[in-house]
Amino acid sequence: MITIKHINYTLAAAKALHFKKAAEMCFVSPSTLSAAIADLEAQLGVQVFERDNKKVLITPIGEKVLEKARAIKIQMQDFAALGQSLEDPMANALSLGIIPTIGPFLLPLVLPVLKKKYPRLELNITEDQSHALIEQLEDGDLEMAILALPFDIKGLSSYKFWEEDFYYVSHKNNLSSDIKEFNARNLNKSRLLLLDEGHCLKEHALTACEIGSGSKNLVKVTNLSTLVQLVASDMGSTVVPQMAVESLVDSNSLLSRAHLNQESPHREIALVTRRSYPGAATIKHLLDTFIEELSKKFNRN
Amino acid sequence: MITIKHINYTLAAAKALHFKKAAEMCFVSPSTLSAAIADLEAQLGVQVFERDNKKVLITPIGEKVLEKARAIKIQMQDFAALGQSLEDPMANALSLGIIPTIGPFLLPLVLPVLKKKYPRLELNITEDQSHALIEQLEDGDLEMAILALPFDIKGLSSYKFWEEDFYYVSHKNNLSSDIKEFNARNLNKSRLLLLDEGHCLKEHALTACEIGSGSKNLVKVTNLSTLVQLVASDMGSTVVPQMAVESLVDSNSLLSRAHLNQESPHREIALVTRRSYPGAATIKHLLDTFIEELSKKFNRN
DNA sequence: CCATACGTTCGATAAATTCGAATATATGTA
DNA sequence: TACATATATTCGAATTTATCGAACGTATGG
Repeated sequence: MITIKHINYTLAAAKALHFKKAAEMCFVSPSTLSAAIADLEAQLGVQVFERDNKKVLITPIGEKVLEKARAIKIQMQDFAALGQSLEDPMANALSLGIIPTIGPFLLPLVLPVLKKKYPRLELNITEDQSHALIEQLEDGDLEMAILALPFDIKGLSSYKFWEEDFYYVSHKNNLSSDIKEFNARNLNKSRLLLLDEGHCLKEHALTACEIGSGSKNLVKVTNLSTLVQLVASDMGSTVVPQMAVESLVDSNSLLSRAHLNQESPHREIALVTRRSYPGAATIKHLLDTFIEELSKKFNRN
Repeated sequence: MITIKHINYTLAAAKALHFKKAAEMCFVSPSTLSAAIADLEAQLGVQVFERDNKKVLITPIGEKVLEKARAIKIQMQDFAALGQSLEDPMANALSLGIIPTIGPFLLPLVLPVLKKKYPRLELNITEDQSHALIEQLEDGDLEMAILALPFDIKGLSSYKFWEEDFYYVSHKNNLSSDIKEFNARNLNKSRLLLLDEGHCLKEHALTACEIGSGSKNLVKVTNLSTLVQLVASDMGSTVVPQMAVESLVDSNSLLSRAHLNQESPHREIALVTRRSYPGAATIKHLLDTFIEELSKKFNRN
């Protein structure tokens, strides 16, 4: 088998036209270099150097061999340097999944910042439900996903970076804007509108409202924005996470909302990866950015 | 120092996505392959594979590393072949791929001649579908392939050496032997039997018969000979290239055939190689032999 | 004809590679 | 939960390979 060593020794000899000096350049003995070149010539079946005890010449065929050998040496050097050029953890393609009840609120906040901070980061975003994203993570189709916990994330790693409360949202006729705090016990559970099956927000909302899981939905909606429109039409009330309040509720004068005053926050947002995912530095950069932008927006520290 | 061994083992692992199988492909133990890959990753400073005991995935950075590694492997293989091509181009091992709709008809014609003209040529023949052969060419597992065009041959070089028309073949009860010419418009498209998916002849036949691509097959057959047997059983009719007519159709008294009189030939046969393949002289010798034998057989000049 | 310089050969030594057994860990199953 | 299975990895021993220095052969120049 021809190795890089063969190529390096041969190129050194071609440069020096002197085996002894070439051997010194390669930090090996003349016999080692001589043997390697003889071996290469045997494997190629052609004579690269025409040599006797006094002179070293390159044969016409040898010129062609050396030409290709030089190309390979360059390629190998580039290859060895490739790692360093790829070293920057934020200068690569990165596939990121996100659930629909986070995406429309978190992405507008962080994408412009990420783009500015890491211009060579090539984000590839997939929006889907938690279970689908987890499956894609396990299959290697995604590298990361942003999910809301609690959720069964199998053997995956999670990095929680935010937590938030829920807000009760209703038509202004049903909920005075003076009411800032709202207790789950007071809501009309029969008219609670929730997302369709499969959206983890449905389960989280049910928990927040102290309702058992598995209750039937009044409507079949997959989009939080659509759900809020239904509330604005006074078809019922709903529960939205804090990050959605501003864009979905406060911008609509028909709606009122009140903080659901449970004792603990009711949704944790986490970056999820495979346990074996190697990009620890990438994870840290992303988490830092997420936390910074969310804190700015929601005035927390 | 990064060696060819590192590159070969890594590429095998990337192909198998399974270290144990990759190790078998390389004829080494899993521990050897694992250590070599770990060493390469250490030297590059990047992780090429994301792996645990159950799955092996290629990281985004790894894709870039592998891309370059593939290029180097090809260059090294071409380098190893360089010397031989510079001496006697027809006195060496040569791996040649060929598709199943050409092999059984072209090889009996040319192999005896090649063996006589170039006794030191050691042909290594692989029969597979076009896309598989192209992949093997790109991987350096093959040096040449004989394919039927048109076909997407990526960045490979092609040397067209023959072109031929198609013949419509049916049971003699359905097609008078007086009919020498046949127009695609007259054939019963619903009873047209074609090869299974993946065989380029299926697509070429559909084009010759002026039928859109993607139509469903009536049968699932991968062998042209089998297909013709079905036609002899009057299960339908089919289309065969000229070089297959004699051995498959004319030898069977149950069958009739007529020339499909389209304005242009419908299958071009070409020798395909990597662009960097150094054996120009070898290519010329082979092409000359192919053309000479085909011309003799089919009385053309 | 001798002295010098150089590439090559060869056997002993040093270095590396490779393997197999053991280990650790994730996955699937009873 | 415990167990069986599959797989990558670790580690020490055995083997293979590479390397060196000394001896050799040979051409050149004085």
